[in-house]
Amino acid sequence: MRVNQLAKNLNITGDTVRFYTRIGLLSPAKSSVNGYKDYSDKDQSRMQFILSARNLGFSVDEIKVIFSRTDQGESACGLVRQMIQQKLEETEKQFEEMVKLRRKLSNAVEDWSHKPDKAPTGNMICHLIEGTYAESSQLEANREASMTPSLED
Amino acid sequence: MRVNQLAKNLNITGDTVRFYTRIGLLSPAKSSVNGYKDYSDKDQSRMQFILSARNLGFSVDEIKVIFSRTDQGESACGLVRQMIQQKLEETEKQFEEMVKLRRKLSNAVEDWSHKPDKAPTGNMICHLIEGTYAESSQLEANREASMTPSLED
DNA sequence: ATAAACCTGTGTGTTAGACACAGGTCAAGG
DNA sequence: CCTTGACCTGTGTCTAACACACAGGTTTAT
Repeated sequence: MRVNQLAKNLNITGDTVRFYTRIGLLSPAKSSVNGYKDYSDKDQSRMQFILSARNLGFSVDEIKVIFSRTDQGESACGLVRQMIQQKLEETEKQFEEMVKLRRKLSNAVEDWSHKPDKAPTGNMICHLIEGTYAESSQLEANREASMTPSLED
Repeated sequence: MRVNQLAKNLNITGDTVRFYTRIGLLSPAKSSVNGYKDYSDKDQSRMQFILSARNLGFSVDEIKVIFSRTDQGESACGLVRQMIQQKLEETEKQFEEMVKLRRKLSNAVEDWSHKPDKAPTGNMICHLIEGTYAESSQLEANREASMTPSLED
């Protein structure tokens, strides 16, 4: 079957199939008649596997590692169990980051509701944003204590 | 001051400063003696603003828009208030996605704990992953009802 | 003068595809 | 047989926000 047929079967775009072919995760035969790529049912299974793995947050490189095992007939299940455990931890961290960002944003909205607009000056672009904290920096270290409550975190 | 001095002042890398210079958000003078870029205090303020904005989740393109106003002496505060409101909504959506992913992952870990490892076959790479759901697809639509509880969502 | 240490700008790599595009292929119509 | 148009193909380039590599210039110490 050709690229767009496979794509349609799995409800994805031809570009996606081409991408995974380009990076070597799919290796279709080349039609001798017109040089078009000819995908087998196994290719479709592989593509389906890729989609499932991506859906769980696995990266392409991680999928490559999995294939490097299974393509030699070895089971990848042990490896996959390890990987997903690690992925769960990463996700937990990112989750915390999201929570922080969300709080930062709503704090800013709240805080700004009491402040007026201002025109920019030489070294002040928009006091609303500048009033928020941005990473520990030399500047911060040297800044005198402000009356404005910090939005950090 | 030169690139690395500015970087040190703000506790970032020289590469970061070079990046923002390259895309035109910073426009240092060129030293006539050696051609090195010469950053002013205003450049440092701009860089600090960029850091604060990035810290709130603003993209470089959004920062460009803000600068395009303030560089003409107009206040960007109104614009910024709008933008942050929108950003808060986007963050909310991403947050939901994180929650979903987290649940998917822990469901998988839980589910897999009852399943054995298996060697790959022609169209089965790792049954653990394949047992999870991956986007509504033609395949899914055609799949017979399984005894395995779906991990979707 | 010369060697070492440090600095600079620029080119390239990174994710996971999306988009553009020149050219090939195919069925219908003349 | 030829042509028109629709559809398809592979490949090159773009994305965000930097990080890294590297050849070559500069500064400092000897």
